[in-house]
Amino acid sequence: MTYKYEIKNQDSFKLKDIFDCGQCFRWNQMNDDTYQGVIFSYVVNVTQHNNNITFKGVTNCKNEDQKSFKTMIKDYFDLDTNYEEYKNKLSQVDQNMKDAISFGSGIRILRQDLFETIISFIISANNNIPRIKKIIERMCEAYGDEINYDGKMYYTFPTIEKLSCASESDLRKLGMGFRDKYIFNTVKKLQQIEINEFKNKSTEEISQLLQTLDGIAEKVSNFILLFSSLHRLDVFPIDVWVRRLMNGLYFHKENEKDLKNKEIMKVADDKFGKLKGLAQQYLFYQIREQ
DNA sequence: GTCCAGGGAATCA
DNA sequence: TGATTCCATGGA
Repeated sequence: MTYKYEIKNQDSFKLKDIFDCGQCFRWNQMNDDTYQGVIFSYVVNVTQHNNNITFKGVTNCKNEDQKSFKTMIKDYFDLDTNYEEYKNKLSQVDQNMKDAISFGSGIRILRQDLFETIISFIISANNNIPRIKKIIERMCEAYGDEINYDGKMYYTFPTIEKLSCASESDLRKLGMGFRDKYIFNTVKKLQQIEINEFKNKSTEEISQLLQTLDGIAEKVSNFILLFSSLHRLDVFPIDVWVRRLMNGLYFHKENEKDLKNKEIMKVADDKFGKLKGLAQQYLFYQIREQ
């Protein structure tokens, strides 16, 4: 099925910025103006020509229709949100932020599946993005459902039930390394928790709940809060890159180890306020690409 | 061979 | 509470 969407300002939707800014792991560039990925039970192909964006989807699910596809796409890509307002507000903070926004002007924070985000960012621990993507693809191939798109096989992200069939050793074989038991223990625990009820809770409450799961501490919990359907734009995940760039921009400490997360968090909150998660993403994307 | 990656848990002071 | 150390893996 196909959904065509006309964006008001084409500068607030750019495929490369959205998919290569580090928030997601299952989208890949096909050619200059096409990206392809798997979300929920769909293989989705996205192309953009100026203001016109076309989403093509194929699913293995029977009772899916055009309307539910459209609803899913609008939600996933956060299409009802005006990012120009966000960018205008953040641009007033300082020249650093203005430059970062100018560089990654087409970024949108996706509302990704909560379970997928939890598992993906546990795998991200002390890892690099290309390798994280490979591990996730192998996991999907082993435990997801097949979807045939243009004669090629794609795989959905595993359900909790499917992934619970994997032993620690099975997970180790996918290349997860020491993270195998984190995934194993967390999947087992998630079978007993209703994570869909998280969305009604406060950010602080969800953060505490997430951190009871194996492999999740403050950093990963913030990634999940920001990049999943929980969509909390006011958290500020501090990874090695963000720490590095925040020191370079605002602290200039000779030894980066002397910089405490609390100090970074305070500056981020003072400067970027409720949009600090989005601000973090503009900054991260800029430093990674340059 | 060494260093590093969108860190967390265990251990020890 | 705060600092160290270990944890697999693969690419540079």
